[in-house]
Amino acid sequence: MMSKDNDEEKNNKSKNKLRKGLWSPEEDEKLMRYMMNNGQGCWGEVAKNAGLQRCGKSCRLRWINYLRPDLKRGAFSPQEQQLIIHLHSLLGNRWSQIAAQLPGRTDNEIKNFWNSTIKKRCITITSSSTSQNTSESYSSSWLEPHDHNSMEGFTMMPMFSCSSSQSPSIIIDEHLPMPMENNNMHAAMGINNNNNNMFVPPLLESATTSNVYFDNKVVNVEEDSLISMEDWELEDLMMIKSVSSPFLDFPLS
DNA sequence: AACATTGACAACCGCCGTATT
DNA sequence: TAATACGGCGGTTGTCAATGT
Repeated sequence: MMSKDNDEEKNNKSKNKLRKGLWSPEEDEKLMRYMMNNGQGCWGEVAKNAGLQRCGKSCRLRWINYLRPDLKRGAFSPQEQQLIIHLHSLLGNRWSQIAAQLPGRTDNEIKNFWNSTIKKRCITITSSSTSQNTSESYSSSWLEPHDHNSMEGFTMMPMFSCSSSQSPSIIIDEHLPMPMENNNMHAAMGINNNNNNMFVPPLLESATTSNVYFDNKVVNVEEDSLISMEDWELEDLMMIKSVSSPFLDFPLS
């Protein structure tokens, strides 16, 4: 049997308990008003001072992903989609860095878009590619427009070769190393400066190999020809973009 | 009409790096 | 130097509407 005091205590506890789940319009209003009046500060204080029963982290996420006034709304434009695909091929799952190149877009938004749309599209394309040509296997890491055989204006560009051509699905490890010739990034990214065309960097016949995930299988690639993405500066990558992505007909911010 | 499935989006969780004490 | 708090990030899960059966 619970006493009245105990009931009250329980009530208070639940009142003090931080809310979770979807934000109500009232909460949005509170956070928005507070941020407009006070600007960004310690998120723990924001939550408290705005009168929200939310943790600071939750407030931060809500502001960054939804309430921020400079957010762009609506579907990704074809240009944005191409840029996302391109940047992902360079940066992997570094969504915040990708988002930094797309004004008004959030890392969460891009991540969701990638996981729900592009990834599936890539797998579909890869699947149809492999079923048509069993001598080649494609990675999901590159799409290029202007191909008449492509799906929705995209077609796969091979980045890695693989001995297995049985299964269509590909898993890209975030630490997936890119084929490299020492630090020659242009060569590694398949950039041919003579004609701006992409080409497939060949895997060397080397004894030293490293493991790469492909269709849930481990595939060996040559370590000598690899460099960690961590060694790359974004500026370098964006410099590559200007060479390797002639299809981007808009400037990066 | 009812239920199941799918897709898109929102939000949480856990980990990590950094600053502060 | 260790402990703590905080912000940021990527992975994952939850929610809900649209669509299919």
